[in-house]
Amino acid sequence: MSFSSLFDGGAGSNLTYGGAVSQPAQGGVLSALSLGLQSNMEGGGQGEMRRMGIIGGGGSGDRDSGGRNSKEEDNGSPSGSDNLDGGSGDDQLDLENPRKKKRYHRHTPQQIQELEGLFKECPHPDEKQRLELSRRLNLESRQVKFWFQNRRTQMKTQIERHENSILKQENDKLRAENMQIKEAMRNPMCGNCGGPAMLGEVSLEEQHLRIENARLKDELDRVCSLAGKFLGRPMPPSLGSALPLSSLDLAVGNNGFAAALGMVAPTLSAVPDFVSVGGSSPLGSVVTAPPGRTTMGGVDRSVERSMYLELALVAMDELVKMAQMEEPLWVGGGLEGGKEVLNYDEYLRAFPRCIGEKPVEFVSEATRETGMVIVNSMALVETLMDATRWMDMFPCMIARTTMTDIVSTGVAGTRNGALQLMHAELQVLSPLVPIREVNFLRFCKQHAEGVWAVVDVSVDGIREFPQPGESNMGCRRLPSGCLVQDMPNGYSKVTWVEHAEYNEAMVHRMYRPLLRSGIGLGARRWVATLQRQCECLAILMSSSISSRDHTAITAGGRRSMLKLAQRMTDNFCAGVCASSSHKWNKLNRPESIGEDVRVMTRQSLDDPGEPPGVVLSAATSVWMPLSPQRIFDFLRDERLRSQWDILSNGGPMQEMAHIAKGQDHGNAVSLLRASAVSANQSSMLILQETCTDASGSLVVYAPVDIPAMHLVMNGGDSAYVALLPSGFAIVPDGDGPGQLAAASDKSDGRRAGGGSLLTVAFQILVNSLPSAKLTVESVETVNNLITCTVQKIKVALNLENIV
DNA sequence: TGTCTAATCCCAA
DNA sequence: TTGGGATTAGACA
Repeated sequence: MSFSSLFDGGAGSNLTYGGAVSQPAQGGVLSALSLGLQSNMEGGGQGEMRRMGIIGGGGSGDRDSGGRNSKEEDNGSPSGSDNLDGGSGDDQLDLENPRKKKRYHRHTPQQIQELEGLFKECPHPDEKQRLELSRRLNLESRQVKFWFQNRRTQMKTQIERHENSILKQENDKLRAENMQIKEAMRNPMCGNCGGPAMLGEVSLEEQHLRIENARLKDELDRVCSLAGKFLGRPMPPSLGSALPLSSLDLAVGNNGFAAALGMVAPTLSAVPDFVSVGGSSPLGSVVTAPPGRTTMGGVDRSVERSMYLELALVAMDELVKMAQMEEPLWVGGGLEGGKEVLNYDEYLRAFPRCIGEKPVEFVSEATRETGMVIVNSMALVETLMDATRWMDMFPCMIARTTMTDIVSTGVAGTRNGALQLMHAELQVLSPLVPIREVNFLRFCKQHAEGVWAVVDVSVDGIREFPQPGESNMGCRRLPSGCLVQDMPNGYSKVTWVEHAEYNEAMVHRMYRPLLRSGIGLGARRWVATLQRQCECLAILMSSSISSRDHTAITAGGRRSMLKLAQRMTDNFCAGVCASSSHKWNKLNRPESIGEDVRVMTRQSLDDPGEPPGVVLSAATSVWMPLSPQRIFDFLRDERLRSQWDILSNGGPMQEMAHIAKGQDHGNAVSLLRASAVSANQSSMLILQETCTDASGSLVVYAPVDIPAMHLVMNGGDSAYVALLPSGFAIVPDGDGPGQLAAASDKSDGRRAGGGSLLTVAFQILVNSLPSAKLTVESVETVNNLITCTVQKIKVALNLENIV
């Protein structure tokens, strides 16, 4: 006898336990029976099931239940549950059974068994599956639906309970550990003799504990917030939002970091300061590192790490507040076109000067920007924490970067809590703006599920770094970085804060408003670049690449071409900014060179990506009273190229291939060909990359060999394509409405009110012998080239009268 | 008193 | 209209 035969056996066997328990006298018995069955069922096995079937069959003999069921059916009620509720149509039941009693019933073990079976395979059956099951089990379709609904809820609750207990255990463990540490700190013992430890002996261990403790603090914080989430109420201790320096319940005293940086320490703890910078500790004794211990600039390495950690925590706190607070910290935002400005009085009130006082000759630049970026928080965090990927994400902003040191790799294989020391050269694409060289800590913290923050803060005060060269402006970054929050649509909301102090005297007057406005190296540029680059990645990764190809390029060819274009643009930026990634020799300016044209040379020796010989770079920046968009559109239009480009041979150019890198047509890599062919350049094409976003635009190009390009477009290695880039960088002049006009005096030769700064740069091979000496003629040639190009552009844009 | 379970109510997509 | 979360109510340990 099978289940189906039981259930298919007509009215008598068409039973439900609802019918059975509707008998008050038997309800308890049968329910107990059903429970007993359930436990049997758990034993599993066909024999068991059959037994249950038989017992169930006995139940089916209960005429009352059978009868009642048929009555229910006769009743024609659309819902079994209505009947079970003692619906008004069932007078007999109301009379015979107290309403409370008959409402309750449980599905039969068989039914549950079957439901469980399907649930294992598919916890979310569709309408069809549910109907089929309800037919088979003789249940209302809605009963099946409710069952699955409840089962899912139950499953969720079980999982949550399980996770909760794990978190609680973890939490207890951390508390215990913390107590131990606290205890150990109260009674320092010498590891060798067991006697009371001397202060000098404790310091190493103590510093280790501090680091460990900070990590535990973070971890506990995370666990508490998670546990709180599951319990639906906050779990003490909640330390995440507390000011790190004041949350001394866990932090083991004040570690002297503040003193090291000239800050006023908020508290003095029982634990003395071991860091002695330019003086003695509060106890009056200078602790010198014992022999064999690593020291850096006189500061113990573990002390140094502890200082990094403390600084990172303070910086993180500041970043989060800077990103989230509104007025009075930030004023002037919100209105159409109005720019937010940091209220420095309020800033100084709200935050400790975590990296010390601002040098007198420095100016401040603080900007904030929020934008939606098509990337998830984890991916963005990974990119930011990886030096190479970070540079690839912001190619025109970062000239060079290295990871100097890793202080912490993060908790449990994630980037949460990762702390690293980095060096970077940040650039604005103009010879008039020196590179910003910064040594900073980068600290990553997960604040909630899908919410991350990455903060940078300068560390020049802690470790000795080589003094910046002359092509480098003094610069320090106050807590800067971003808050990333996952959005349901796959985008992230990124709030960027960029706060720097730099020596403005090193920057040409023309570029000062740009920098102060935040378009130069501020939050707007970071966010705009991030948006553009992520959009590009999304487009390249999507299968439906929107392409206006005139020629069919294979996917491999497209990749190669983009890689080549990226190398071209990177080299262009390196030439404009004289970054240290290439060894440029600055030329003492001969008389013939214009005042603002910077000329440099370098030797190209073993790089297959460049022609060998002496490479000369010339770059200049000029102001133009036109919008960046207007200039960009003009320069990237291949049909208008003959108006300024000698490579066009006097005629319009033709686009041979086009790879879109963004929604905006201005973001693309294309291949151009001069339609007017001259004898010696017949085998030449022009590779061009253009990009544009709210912070500026770029047109970079390089003549390339046709056979070499052919190879690349078929997916060949682009590393062997020799090229030297030239091009333009266009940025708004920063003097737009509402911008500071601090530097817009007459000496710039510019008028107030929304123009552009155009940088023109060429790299050309002046001699194919790397050892050759530079001649005055070649310098004059390149100077002529650059001044003529600028002049031609001005003429084409009707600006010939502008000096 | 707390847990399990079938069912209901209400809200948002 | 549907599914999910919150809630209810009866049974039971």
